[in-house]
Amino acid sequence: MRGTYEALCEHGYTELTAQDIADRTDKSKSLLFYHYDSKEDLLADFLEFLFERFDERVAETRDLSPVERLAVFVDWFLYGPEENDRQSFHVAMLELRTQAPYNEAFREKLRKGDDQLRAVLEEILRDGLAAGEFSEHDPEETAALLIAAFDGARIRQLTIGRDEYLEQVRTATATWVFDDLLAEGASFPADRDPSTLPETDQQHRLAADLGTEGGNGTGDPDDETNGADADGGDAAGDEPTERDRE
Amino acid sequence: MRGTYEALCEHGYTELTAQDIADRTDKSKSLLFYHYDSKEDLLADFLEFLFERFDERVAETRDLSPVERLAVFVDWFLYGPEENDRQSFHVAMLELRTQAPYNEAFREKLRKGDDQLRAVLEEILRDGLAAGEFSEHDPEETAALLIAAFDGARIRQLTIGRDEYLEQVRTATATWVFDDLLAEGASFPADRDPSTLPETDQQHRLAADLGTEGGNGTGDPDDETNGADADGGDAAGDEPTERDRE
DNA sequence: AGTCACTAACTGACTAGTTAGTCAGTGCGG
DNA sequence: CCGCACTGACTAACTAGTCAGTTAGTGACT
Repeated sequence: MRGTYEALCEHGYTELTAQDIADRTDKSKSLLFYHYDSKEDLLADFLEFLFERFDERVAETRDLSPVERLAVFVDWFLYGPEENDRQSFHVAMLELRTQAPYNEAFREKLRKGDDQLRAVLEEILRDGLAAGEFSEHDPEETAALLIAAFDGARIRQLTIGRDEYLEQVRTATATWVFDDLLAEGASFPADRDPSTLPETDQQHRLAADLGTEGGNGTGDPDDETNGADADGGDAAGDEPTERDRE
Repeated sequence: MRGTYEALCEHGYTELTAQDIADRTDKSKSLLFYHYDSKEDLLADFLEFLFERFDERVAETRDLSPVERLAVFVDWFLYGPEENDRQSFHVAMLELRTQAPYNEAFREKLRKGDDQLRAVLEEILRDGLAAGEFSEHDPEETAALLIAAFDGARIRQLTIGRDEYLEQVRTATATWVFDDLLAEGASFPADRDPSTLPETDQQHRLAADLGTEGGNGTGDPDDETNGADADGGDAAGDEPTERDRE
């Protein structure tokens, strides 16, 4: 799994060979086919693995207010282009997503991820409504809009290299959606500054930056270099904390 | 070019072989490599070809009011899932787009397409501002938001097969953006009904449905079965009217 | 303790299938 | 007879998946 993650980052999805994955492991390529019927099978299981971690990850922000959680959500989606590991992983995930129309297993997993992602955002919106923090609206449609807009911005940034999409869409949603959503003239917290994020999330971010390396030359052999966010835009996940199976 | 288009629709991008393209032609595969240095070269030229047609296509709506043009734009982007040929083509284009991070030529063409697309939408918005039809806003940011949202909705619909994204995002943008944008309480025209579209566009739509067939068994050999929209979400284009080169 | 039987994890070497790109040569219009 | 469009047959490279066989762990029986 960790090997799969690293191999994806390095080679992307279409250029990914079974050998590449095996190379990132101390095991052989044959073993992969001993455990899985095909390469696609393995990748489908990788998706499963990714999304399993999603919910616990979200739970960490449980104690925040709806507005704050919304801000974290936005920030998590629209992270800056400077996070290189995440970027190459997301490009690979994007490649994988585009294979979903041809692959029922992928489609099913991604649908599951989509459910999770939408559930999270809708819950934030509903909580906000209930708490009177947000003005009246349809959470389902609003969630769809936000996810589509953020996903679209990310995709265009990654594919054509137009970084400005991220900030423009961030600002535009703040103007058109959040300013109206927040009833009492409150403007939306521009959470870019990591220091406003809850501590657990900061740790995750930090870890995310190290993620791919999986233990640099210098470090304590014990440190948990995990947590690189793994989201195809259909939902997210972390990647291996300890060496999970093979 | 037409062969490339049809082959893309049928096989998608990753499964597309040079032979597939040649098969859609009365020429041989070798000829492709006589004209182009590589398959990617050919595809890059295909993108160029696509985007060349974009501007003329847009020009057809020149005489409409900004509000109407905006409605046409939305409709054009968020066409329904029943248009099968367009769908498979867009899936292929999406696959192609995800290769852009690895391919400078693709990236450059797609950037050009992005420029065109944004220019069109920004012009609509600016015209609307000037005509007093739209309330004050930043056309650049708004354009970015709309394109990202529509593109994202389309992508999620295509990849995970969730058709509802299209309508939800359509409704949500109407609620959050268009209702505010249209100063005088006017609600946004729900243009789903093709009969409200200008005639030229209708013709195009119709043609689009035939697009892939390229002359069914019955038809006049002379009829122009062209016009299937070709947009990777980075901009759009038609596809061959007459057999263009090779 | 020894050894036999059984199984699951694991491997290196191999194959079969695929495909981008090449090349030597053909036909033809001017 | 030149040069251009064009072709069929070929190859070189790559890779998913297979397979025959090795190793290591576990338990059971004597």
